[in-house]
Amino acid sequence: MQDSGGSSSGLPKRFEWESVEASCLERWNLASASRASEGEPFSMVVPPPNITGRLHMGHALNLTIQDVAARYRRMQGRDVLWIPGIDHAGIAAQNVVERQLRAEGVDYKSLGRDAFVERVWRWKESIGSGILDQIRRLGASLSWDHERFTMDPGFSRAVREVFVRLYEDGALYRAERMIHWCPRCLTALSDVEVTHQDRDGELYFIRYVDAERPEDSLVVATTRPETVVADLALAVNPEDDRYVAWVGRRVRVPMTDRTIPVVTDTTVDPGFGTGVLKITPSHSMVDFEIGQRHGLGALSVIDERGIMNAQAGPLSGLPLEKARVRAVEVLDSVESLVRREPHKNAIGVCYRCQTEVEPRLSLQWFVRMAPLAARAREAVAAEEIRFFPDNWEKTYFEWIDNIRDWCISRQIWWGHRIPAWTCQDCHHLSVLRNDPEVCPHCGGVNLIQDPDVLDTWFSSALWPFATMGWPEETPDLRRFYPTNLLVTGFDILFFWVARMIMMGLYLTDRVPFRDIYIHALVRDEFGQKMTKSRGNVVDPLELMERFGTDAFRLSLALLATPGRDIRLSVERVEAARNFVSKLWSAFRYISLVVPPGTPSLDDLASCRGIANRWILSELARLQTAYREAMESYRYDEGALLVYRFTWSLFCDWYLEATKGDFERDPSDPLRIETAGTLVTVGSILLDLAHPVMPFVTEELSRLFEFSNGCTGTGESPVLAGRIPEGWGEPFDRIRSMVGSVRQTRSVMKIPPTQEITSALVLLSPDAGDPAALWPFLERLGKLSRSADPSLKGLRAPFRDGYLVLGLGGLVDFSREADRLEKEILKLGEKIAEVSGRLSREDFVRKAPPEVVEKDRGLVVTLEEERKGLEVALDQVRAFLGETP
RNA sequence: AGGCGGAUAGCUCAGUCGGUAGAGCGCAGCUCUUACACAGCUGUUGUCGCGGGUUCGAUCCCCGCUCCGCCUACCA
Repeated sequence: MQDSGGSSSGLPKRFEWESVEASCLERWNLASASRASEGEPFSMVVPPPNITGRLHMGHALNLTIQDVAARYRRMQGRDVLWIPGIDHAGIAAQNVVERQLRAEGVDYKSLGRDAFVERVWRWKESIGSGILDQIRRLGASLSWDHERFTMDPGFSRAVREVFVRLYEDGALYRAERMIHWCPRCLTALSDVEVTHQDRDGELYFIRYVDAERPEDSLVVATTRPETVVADLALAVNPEDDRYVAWVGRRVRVPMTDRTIPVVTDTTVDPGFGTGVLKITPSHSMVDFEIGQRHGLGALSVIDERGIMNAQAGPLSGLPLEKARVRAVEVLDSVESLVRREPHKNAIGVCYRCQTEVEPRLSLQWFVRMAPLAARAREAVAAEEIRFFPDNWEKTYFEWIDNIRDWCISRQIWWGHRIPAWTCQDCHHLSVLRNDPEVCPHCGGVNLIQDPDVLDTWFSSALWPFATMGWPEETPDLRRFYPTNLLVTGFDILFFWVARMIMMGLYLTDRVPFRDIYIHALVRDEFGQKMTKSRGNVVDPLELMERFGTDAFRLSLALLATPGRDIRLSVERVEAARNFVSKLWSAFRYISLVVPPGTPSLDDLASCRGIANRWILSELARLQTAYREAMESYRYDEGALLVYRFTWSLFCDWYLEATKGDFERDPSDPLRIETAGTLVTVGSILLDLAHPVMPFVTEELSRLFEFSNGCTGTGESPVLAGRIPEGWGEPFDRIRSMVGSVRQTRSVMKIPPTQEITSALVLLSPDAGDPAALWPFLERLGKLSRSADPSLKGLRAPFRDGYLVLGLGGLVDFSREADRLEKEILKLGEKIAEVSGRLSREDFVRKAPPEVVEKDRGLVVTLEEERKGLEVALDQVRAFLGETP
């Protein structure tokens, strides 16, 4: 690069991200093993993806945000630990392997427990690090030497320790309770594992006749006629005058030969249906409670698979759906069905398989939540933990304040086995850290371990500290716990976030993390949730391959406005790709004009070039705004700032404005200064862009041998405070002059390439030195300086002067006249608005003086501007007169 | 039923600690000017959801309403 000609080819013409990404990834994997343990620690744990998973948009967004945080902190010199890992995903994984077996014609039950679990492990090994590899490709700079699995030996020990400790503290109990049961997964679920779906159903009105006087009857409205056979009472509200006479009487249950009492309960809503509620304690949460209050006992008619059992009379042997149809037929045939009407209601379904859940009475393990929740509430209330955005606090409190005990036992095989043994001899229940040989109570050898496993989320709740070696007092725990930041989606706020807080406080006496960044859901371009059944799932890997990973990450970062769902469209990724190209080509240009090894500016204060001063002052502003955005987790804003600076200021103005400098002699001081400025700005800019676009920025930094954060070879200087006030002004004036010329040029349809002879007239001494202005006007406005001081032509006005464009009579001036008229009208409206405000006595008296001052100044400026335009318009009209 | 979020240019969305309303995409015109056509220049469009209130001034704050999304909830 000896001269500005093309003797050197510079960078490749296009950013070849395929190969660049590959070599970066290789380097990073090597680098992660040797983390420097200096600097203030900064730690995060990744939300462990399910072992069953494949990288989806949610992961991509989640990891991009975390990686931006990690890289940003790393560049600040922090010692970053970001722990990767995978969740064993109990029910989900069990389902996958069950399906595989079924495809082979094998019922998993017939395999037996040990063989089945073995099979799941084998499957786990066969997937290998599938999803983690995909995470790597995203550029996520995790601490790979810290990878964990929720069922690895250390983690399993931690889980068992927690279980035992909770039990010993009385925070854990086993009891027979109503729980949500999935008849397909054949296991209990916790409250949060049940999601609600609105379904169109029917309300059936059923007649129950008086046991003594068959002519009297009550009508009950129900959505579940199949449970009539399990009715143990009818209930009315004690305040309900319509039914006072019925209380204490007995009615006959249709389809059976049983009679049941009519009772009162205040929870019955007189306004719903007929005001009479049928009570089936075994198959409804509410009814169970009412049943308890009235000592009704239990009658179960549905088995664990959702099939009506022998107690179900005419419905016996039917699955629930068919049982309902049958029940209606039977009721109708015995004239018990009064009528039916359409009815919408929300039914609970299993979050793993969408099967309707059944309330079911069974023996399960529960965590007593109230005490844990109290501390968890306090931690957030006292701002030991902060939500970003903070409105999630409300949702969090809402749940915490209405917490119910957590059912943690699952009737599946894949997961952490519950460490509880029952002695067959003395019936003593032992909960133990180590598998027992004999009963600790009686010494008997007939011990049977509880067959259940723990809710997957029970182990997930330990993630922030168990991954660091808890319950051991490890160096990692001492140095990195509590973690600084948790990044996750709102959909697992209760499943995961709240429980980590509770367990963290309970077990480590400290919050597990300080800040929680809650991000939104990624939807498709129409705002629909991406689901397999809709077929609108966009594969992140596909987008990465098509547009490059940097572009993909940038598009996510730009779209990640807090508190708002993201609509991802290919166009947005395309736009981001265009930006990456732009960035690349800008640096290609630099490589063509700046000799290799050019140092940064060593003394900013001695910088003289108008454009150089301007870009430095703009960069200083960018740095400040960027820092503010990044520190408040506004990564979207940080990315946008970089985007705008790069494209609209650096490329559109600065690079164009300084091209002339490189036509000067290589030893020219301005040329040298501009080269130094390019290096300074370029290097800092790459650092700012690096957290979001790690590949392209590192590649460019390496090619240019910058000592900056991208390559880990230096730190970017902070410009704020080092750039004198007003350094940007002269070039800003040039920008407005050029803008005016370009407008006129465009309206007159003069090709951008056609040079126009012009004269510069400055009306104010602050407007600048013509000799300094002309080189920029020539280049940016494609003007040539006229020697004729009385040059005639169109005026392109600006704040304190105008340019005379010597166009001759060759063009159509009426267009320019139209434009100017429009412009003048617009300005007039604005002036009227502001001066109208100023003429109101109220405003001048009550508004802050600086606001009034600003408006006064504004009117003056606007009027000056208008005057310039008016003169220009006169000029055009004169031309129009001359050239009819 | 309660809670949260949204309603701003044709589309997707920023934004304003209350004081001349922005970007990307699109559209129109002119340009292949050796960094970039994945580009440049210029232009284009807004009762800032509706109704009140506070204020000198509201798109922004407060109250109410309408629509859209989501979450929580034992209305059978």
